[in-house]
Amino acid sequence: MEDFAAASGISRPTVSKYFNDPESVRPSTRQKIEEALERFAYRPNIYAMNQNRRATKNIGIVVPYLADPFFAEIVRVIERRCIDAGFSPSLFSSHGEQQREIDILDNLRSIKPAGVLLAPLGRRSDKAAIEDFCRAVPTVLFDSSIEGMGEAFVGSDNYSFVSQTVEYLSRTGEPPCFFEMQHPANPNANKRRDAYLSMMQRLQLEPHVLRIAGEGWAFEEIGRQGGLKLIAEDAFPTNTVLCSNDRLAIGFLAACYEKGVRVGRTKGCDLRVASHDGHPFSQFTCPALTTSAHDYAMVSEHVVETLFRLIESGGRFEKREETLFPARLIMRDSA
Amino acid sequence: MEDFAAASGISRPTVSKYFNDPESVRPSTRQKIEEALERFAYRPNIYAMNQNRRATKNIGIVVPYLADPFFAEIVRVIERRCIDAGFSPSLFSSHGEQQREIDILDNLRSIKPAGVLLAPLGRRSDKAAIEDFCRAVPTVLFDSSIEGMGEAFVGSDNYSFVSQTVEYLSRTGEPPCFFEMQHPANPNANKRRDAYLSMMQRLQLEPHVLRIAGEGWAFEEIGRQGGLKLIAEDAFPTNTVLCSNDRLAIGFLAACYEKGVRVGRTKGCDLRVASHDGHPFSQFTCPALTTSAHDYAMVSEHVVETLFRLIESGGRFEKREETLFPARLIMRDSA
DNA sequence: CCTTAAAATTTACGCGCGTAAAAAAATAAT
DNA sequence: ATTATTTTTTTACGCGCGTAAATTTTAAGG
Repeated sequence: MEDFAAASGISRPTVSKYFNDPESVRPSTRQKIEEALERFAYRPNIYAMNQNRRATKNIGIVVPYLADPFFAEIVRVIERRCIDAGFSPSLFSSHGEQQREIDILDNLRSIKPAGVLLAPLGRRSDKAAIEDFCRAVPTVLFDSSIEGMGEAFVGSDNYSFVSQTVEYLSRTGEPPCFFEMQHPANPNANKRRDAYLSMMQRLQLEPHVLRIAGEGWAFEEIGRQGGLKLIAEDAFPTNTVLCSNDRLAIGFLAACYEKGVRVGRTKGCDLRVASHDGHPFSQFTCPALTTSAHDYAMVSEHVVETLFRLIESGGRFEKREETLFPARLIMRDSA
Repeated sequence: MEDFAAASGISRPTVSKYFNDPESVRPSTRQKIEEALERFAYRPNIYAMNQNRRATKNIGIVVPYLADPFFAEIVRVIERRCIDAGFSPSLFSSHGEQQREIDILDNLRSIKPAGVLLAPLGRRSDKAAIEDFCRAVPTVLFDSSIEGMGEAFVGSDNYSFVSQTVEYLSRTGEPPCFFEMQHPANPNANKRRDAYLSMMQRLQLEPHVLRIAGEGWAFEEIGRQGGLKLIAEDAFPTNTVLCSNDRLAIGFLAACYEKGVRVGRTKGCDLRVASHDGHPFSQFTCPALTTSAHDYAMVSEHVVETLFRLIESGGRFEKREETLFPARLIMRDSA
């Protein structure tokens, strides 16, 4: 910057000021800098910039598993909004591992982020580490909430997801049984099962939960294996299966197809299958998946809006905010 | 670090040395530091660390589109290997936009990465900007190559992909027609079409290329729309369709299912469909997709191996390396 | 016990920038 | 032209750490 300032005939502090806000210098000065900029292609070092700043423009985004299209999609939208607002988002995936999540949060501290958007692992998170982090850095949680942590939580209302699918399915055919993993990685899974149970009770229907083995993040394969097993055992109490999430459902549908189980809501079909999430691929399954979808746009919009508001408020809210968005039922051919 | 060093009764430079390599200090010293570490939970600032280092441990990973499960998966593996090797990977997605790619490369310079793994946008990349970057930072390209740029390229051999599928399909049934987007974002698409044409010529078969409209990264939807159109027009010269990539195929299969076109290689089927990439979801389509798959493990292994070797060689190879891995044909039910 | 080599410490400087305070220069208002 | 105001420059320091050189301490070997 020293050299560049000399080359443009302006003092370094003024150049520094220019990079913080080009409008804060006199037009003639600005012009001189921008001319030099074209000749020398100098760029300030963003990490050195942030080293000594009161408020950086860094935003950390942390998700549990980036190879999941659900997170990939929501991150894509969030990242774009941050960039448009003049922030520099940094993206991290915990890869489903506790230690990795801890390391990421540790590293995030050193880039002094203005704020962090964190989708925690959930059950596997080190609660103490996250609590510690949230105290030090303005943080908005999303996707899955951890009781009392972060200044705000933005997510989808699991009850809304399940109530819509259960209501719809039981109104238009046999009541659904609930298909889920035995050890779900994500707390949302538990909320969905509970919602299913309470919803069935309200409708005075008998609940059936089909729990399949499997751990980790290979949900499709777990759903497929579970589906094959259930089909082999003919273990369906009703002809309607409600999957905890779309990735399980994708695997389950594959199993049905393999075994010749016809899925759909038309005559001649053996099974209706529905699910939750509005996964980007759910419209390309065979048949297209009836699902209760996240409002991606609203959630991501509100996540960043909340974070920006948090940053402007100096990093603290008086009271922890919790915003849940209702799901939207997308009726397709599978149920 | 000053305070922490004082608290642990060790000098700051020695503490600094410890963090660079815990084994480089005397065991008794190491123990003292680690005891203090537990009491104070101090972490060095990684960006300040890298500020003044000869060689940082940063690695930049840049992909064109992270919401594509193909990239998400390969990045997942690459990231893990980098971490295991003691590096700090930073992940960036160009979102399919030229300006974003340029900005990312600009920012990457300031973290002084030891090396960068870059999957360029391809056709949309600003060649000059990338060339400039590669001259300044040790870079290994992957996925799609740009003539002469970077110290090395690691990818899959598109000819190998297509020759295997074409050979297999024409040996076991009617010769394939080739299904692709009119304006592919990725240069691999062009290579695949060329490979198809040359392969058909070699086999003395008449080639047919079905080109569908569409631009951008929503390949599934493009494939679906294209499929619906082709089905409506009954525009298939043969009963065998070879898609340029799996995401197109996923959309195409959805269209077939919607329209009651039976896909598979058994009697009673209308169409055989095969494709290329070995997309993580290709085994969950209905029917499961026959595809010529990237050797993900080999490619990602070799990408990082090449980069590590490049870093050890001081950032330059005598001669640009180019490694192409052959594809592996995965025969499933769709063809 | 002394010698030697290894490890640790002290001292000092630099990375690339932000920022505050005071002085100087340029512009605007009278 | 003079004064008031804004902008820029100068000067100086700090961020959190790496690193080199010289010095001192420690452990190992005879």
